[in-house]
Amino acid sequence: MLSKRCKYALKAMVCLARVYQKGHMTIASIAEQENIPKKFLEQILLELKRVKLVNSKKGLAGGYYLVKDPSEVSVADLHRIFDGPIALAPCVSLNYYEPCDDCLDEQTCYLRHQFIQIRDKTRKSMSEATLQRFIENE
Amino acid sequence: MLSKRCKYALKAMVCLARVYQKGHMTIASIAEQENIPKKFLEQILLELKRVKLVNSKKGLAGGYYLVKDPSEVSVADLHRIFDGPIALAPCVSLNYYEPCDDCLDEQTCYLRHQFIQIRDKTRKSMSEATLQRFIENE
DNA sequence: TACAATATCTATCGTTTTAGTAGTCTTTAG
DNA sequence: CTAAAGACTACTAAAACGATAGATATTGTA
Repeated sequence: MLSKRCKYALKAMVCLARVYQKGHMTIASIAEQENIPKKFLEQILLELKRVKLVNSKKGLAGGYYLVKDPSEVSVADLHRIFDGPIALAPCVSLNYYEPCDDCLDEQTCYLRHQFIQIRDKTRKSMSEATLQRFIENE
Repeated sequence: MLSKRCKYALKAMVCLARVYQKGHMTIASIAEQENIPKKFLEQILLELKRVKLVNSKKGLAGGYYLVKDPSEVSVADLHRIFDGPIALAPCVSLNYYEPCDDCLDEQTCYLRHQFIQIRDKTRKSMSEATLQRFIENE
């Protein structure tokens, strides 16, 4: 399951994708439209700004807007930012590799092979779910 | 990511799968072999017994053993037991359906379609990772 | 029959994560 | 100058996670 943070981030990103290169949206308008607590959304958008997926303009008539093309941002990206590795275990993660503390020898670990297969398929399906796709399906 | 509970459960199940219809294993021997805290594993095996994936024999020469064939238990099953829904949101879960609290109208939810596609692919890859497969890859 | 090895049950606990809320400060268009 | 916007810092309640502790029940074997 996605955390609420991640789901809210996705919804906000889809909102911004709809006005990509056409305009911007305020935190308040996204929050209201998507039924997200405003102050919580504020934090989420700040994080998205930190990782350079969005940018913002302060002051009157300010707001947030997408930096990348909607076809270049996917659920996989947001999952990694807010919910961490897509893989089932740290030792098979490409982006967040870490040895497992209970695993004595990684090379002979009998979980590895299946975990890698699941990871590859999950990565693929999450990467295919781009913001663009979400908009197309409306 | 899988929780430790779930990963430990999987390891224990694979251990039991190796001796399926040949014998049983004690909590202590699984814990030692797989580097799992014994008392924690104890709870996990009790849960697996509750859902009828394993059974046990008390007393001297007792232990745990698989109830189902190793080809009939998969990562998907264990994920559902210990880590909940495989789907990215409760509203697209087949086994744990619940409406999302931030979703105003499920029928017109623009996340649904992509989420269902991801769910189906993830379910498939996790269901294919049966205990049997883990053993074959050794 | 006693005992040792096993599983079972119930409770507790420290830490981290989650999902927020509150309040203040900064920037900027009009 | 001011109202409307984002930025920043701090805090908090509740739940989940990853265990640990201790007492009880069962059973094969000597």
